[in-house]
Amino acid sequence: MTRKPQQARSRATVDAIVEAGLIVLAREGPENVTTRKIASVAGVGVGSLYEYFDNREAVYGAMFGRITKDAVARIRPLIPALVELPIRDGIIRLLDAVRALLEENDGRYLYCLRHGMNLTRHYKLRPLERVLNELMMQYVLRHPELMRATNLAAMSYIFIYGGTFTLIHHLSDPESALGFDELAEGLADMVTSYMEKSAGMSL
Amino acid sequence: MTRKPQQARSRATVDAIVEAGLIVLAREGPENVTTRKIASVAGVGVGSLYEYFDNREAVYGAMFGRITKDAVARIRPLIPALVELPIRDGIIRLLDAVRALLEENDGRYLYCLRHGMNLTRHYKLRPLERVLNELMMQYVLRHPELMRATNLAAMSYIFIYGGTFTLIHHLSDPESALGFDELAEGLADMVTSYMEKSAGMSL
DNA sequence: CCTCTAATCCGAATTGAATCCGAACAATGT
DNA sequence: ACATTGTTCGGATTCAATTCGGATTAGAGG
Repeated sequence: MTRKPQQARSRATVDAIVEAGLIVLAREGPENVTTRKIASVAGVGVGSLYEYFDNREAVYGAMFGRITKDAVARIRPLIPALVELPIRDGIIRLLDAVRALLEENDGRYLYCLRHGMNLTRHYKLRPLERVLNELMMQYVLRHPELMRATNLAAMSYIFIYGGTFTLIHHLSDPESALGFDELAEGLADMVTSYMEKSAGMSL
Repeated sequence: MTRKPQQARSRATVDAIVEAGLIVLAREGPENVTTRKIASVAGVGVGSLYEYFDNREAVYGAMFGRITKDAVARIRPLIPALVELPIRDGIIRLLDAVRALLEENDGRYLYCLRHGMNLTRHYKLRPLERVLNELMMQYVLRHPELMRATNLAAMSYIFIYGGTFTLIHHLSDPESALGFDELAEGLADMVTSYMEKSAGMSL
């Protein structure tokens, strides 16, 4: 960002630009996203866009930042309920919630992730990583018998990144022979069996 | 591809262009990849490039097609040895092989995947999906007690996509607190515990 | 209410890359 | 040797990202 917004007006402009970016990307497809279109949908001039973003890439970055921010906002309130559930049910509940978010607005977020996210921007997933780690910590706090599970760090890494991409990929893949529920149950079962085994089948 | 190469000469040209694309992307970074540079490194004129590719995106597609083709070529010969190993060791061996491929040539493939792959191009992973499925099939053929594992389809889907992205992400993430070996063992343990559980601990 | 200043907004002009085109060139068959 | 078909080339064109300098607006101080 070339300039940091200081007044309410400009903060609204920045928001409108990010929102417009998501709309244009979802509506016109990745090859047809131009800064002019984004600015026009946002109801501002091109120049204004460049007041707040170094370049088009920066707008993309902000767009994905917005998506993960929304995802975190959606997940965090679920934590108290999730920690009360058996692992398997908790994971399925979580996956359903994320799926719902991705499919809102005609799948706008899913489409944007599918077409605009590349591995360069993965660091944008850090907030998601944090909230999922928080969930996991709360969970083992509530279920101390799981403490014995070794390798919690690797597990959470795998679940967060593997899970996220598997989910996005699957939801974007119309030809997949696998139903969403099967996938969700598969993920849940895999984690569950690992946890139960590490914890000595005490669950 | 605007035109399909028919003679050996033109097939060489196409190959040179794809190769040049990988080189330029790895050497100059994604924002500095131009069709002119690719053509120049390939030793052909820009126009020639457009004889065989509709546009720059198509060259990218071919580049990633090449990467997965190489990966498949690397994995397939390992299958006979892998099916003789315990699951855990087989997976770790497999992950090590893929890692080695990704890190060859100063990490050219890894860099290209990190910066150029987006979820739109995921269908390029189909050949990889196939060879990994083949491995899994051979494995259960060799170890019939695993037949009882339910949900093999979901498992393989999760392992293939989740595993692939987790691997690429992790290798590209210099700040990760997790070592590669821990990650590989985590993946292996997760799959192993799932399989053993489904098979009734008979392994 | 009226200035004054900094913040914000704008869009025509610039720049540079992707793509197209038609002429030149090579290979192959007759 | 000629014709035909496939291949290569680089200049001309198009189109979008970015810049720039001036116009507009918000909001503090008088």
